[in-house]
Amino acid sequence: MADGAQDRRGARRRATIEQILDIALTLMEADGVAGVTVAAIARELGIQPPSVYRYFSSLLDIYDALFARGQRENLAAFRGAVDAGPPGLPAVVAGMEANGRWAVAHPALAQLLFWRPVPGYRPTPEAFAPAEALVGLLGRQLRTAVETGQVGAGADSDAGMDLLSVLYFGMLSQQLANEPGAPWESGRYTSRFGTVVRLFLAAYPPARRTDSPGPRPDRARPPAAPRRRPRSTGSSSPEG
Amino acid sequence: MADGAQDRRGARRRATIEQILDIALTLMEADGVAGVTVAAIARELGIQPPSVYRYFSSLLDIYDALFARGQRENLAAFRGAVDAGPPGLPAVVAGMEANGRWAVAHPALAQLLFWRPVPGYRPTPEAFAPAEALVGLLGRQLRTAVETGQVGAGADSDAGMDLLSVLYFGMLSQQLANEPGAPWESGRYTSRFGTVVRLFLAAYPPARRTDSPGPRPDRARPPAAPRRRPRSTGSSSPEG
DNA sequence: AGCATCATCTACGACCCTTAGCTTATGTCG
DNA sequence: CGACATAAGCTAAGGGTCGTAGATGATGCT
Repeated sequence: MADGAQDRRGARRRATIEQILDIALTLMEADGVAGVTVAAIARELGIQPPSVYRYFSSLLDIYDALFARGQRENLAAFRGAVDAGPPGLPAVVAGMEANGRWAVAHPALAQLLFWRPVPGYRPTPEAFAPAEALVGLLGRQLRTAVETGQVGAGADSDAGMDLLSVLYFGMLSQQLANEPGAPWESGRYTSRFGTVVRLFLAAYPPARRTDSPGPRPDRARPPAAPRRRPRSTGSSSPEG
Repeated sequence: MADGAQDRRGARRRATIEQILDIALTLMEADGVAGVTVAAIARELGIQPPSVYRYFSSLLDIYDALFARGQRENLAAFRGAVDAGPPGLPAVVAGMEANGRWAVAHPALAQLLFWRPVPGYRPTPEAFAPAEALVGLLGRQLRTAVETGQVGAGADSDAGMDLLSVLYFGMLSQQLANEPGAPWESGRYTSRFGTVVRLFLAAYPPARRTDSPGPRPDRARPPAAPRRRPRSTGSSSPEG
């Protein structure tokens, strides 16, 4: 079996698969997460719809491949940020921020990962695996943060991680639902990432001050804004 | 024009419309938010699909009617709880809890209200109106809470309400995504509603202690859980 | 009784997903 | 070089969907 030929074949095939996923992603960004169709992919690719089935066994399979790709990218962003700096609390914060930046930069894919927008689709365990690896990583860093006194005891418990996820996904969900497309820095919700971190520290205050870097665990008190003019506090706004 | 007859006609028509919405809601709970089809409604109703269009001009119109109904119910629950007790912070807390209880009891409708799961659907301003009324109500109660010293200054600002929405919708989103169907009391996330409230108070601590009822604004410190066994901290789990 | 309106139907067009089966291109091996 | 296996494309077709058009029967008013 000449590997060169096999490789050429396989490479061509893999390229087409990636191309299909790229097109599907574009459609998702344009027409909504559940707006991908086999027919539209085929049109964009210049082939007939049944030919798509040479590469994926169903439309849900395409969604699963996108899900897997998103989880991998997400994990890579998280891991990269965690490994880049000091372990413990700074790693947790850096990882979450990297994650959030990736999510707002890929809003459609993020919705596929975090919500359940596609009727009938359920991620396969393989596609879901990176998410569990990420949780494991986060847990280890949180544990380190607790052990070094950067965060109070219990922050690495199930309850602590649940609270962190509530804070983090709350911020992200509100951002994606009410201001999709806004960048991380200027997002109405993501721009208050620091407050979210401080709130977590307020729930699990470190017993003693440590001189390691990272956000100052002082009282979270955002500056009082100019008052009034309430806007949508939930629900997807009609003009979104 | 005899009103009695008109009424009988109109009543019959309204009954059919409600019936259609009830069926659509059932389908949504069963097949997912985006799983409603005109054909399925017609089947359930014992008529042919085109007949449905005598009552709604499109499938998205049906979604909009469901959205409006959900917003109305949501607002009614909130208002009822707010009006039942003392104003200010207790009203805010009671309103949010009533809201959350309604949401977990109607998970599919809640997803329609809070996320964007239906491709192509955007709520009309009329359907969205109750949400704005709710925000207005919430803002007034928060203002009262600030003025009476139950919460620190700035809690009724845009920033404060954004923070409150992050906490609240974060809790709700995680609950709906990871444990749909669980009741409010025993939900993995909703059961920590008290922590969420305490966190908000930690972000805007009252200058002085007041003797009005409501949750104690002491340090949020959930009991350290038995360690390990991390589970999905985000993303919709494959077995949901 | 006559008539307007409403509710329902059938037929149809334009999409969609997916399967079956055929044809053509590509790369391998005698 | 020629025969062959596999990959990748095609057409045809079945069973869905939403939504429109136009005809038919039922309801209730005058």
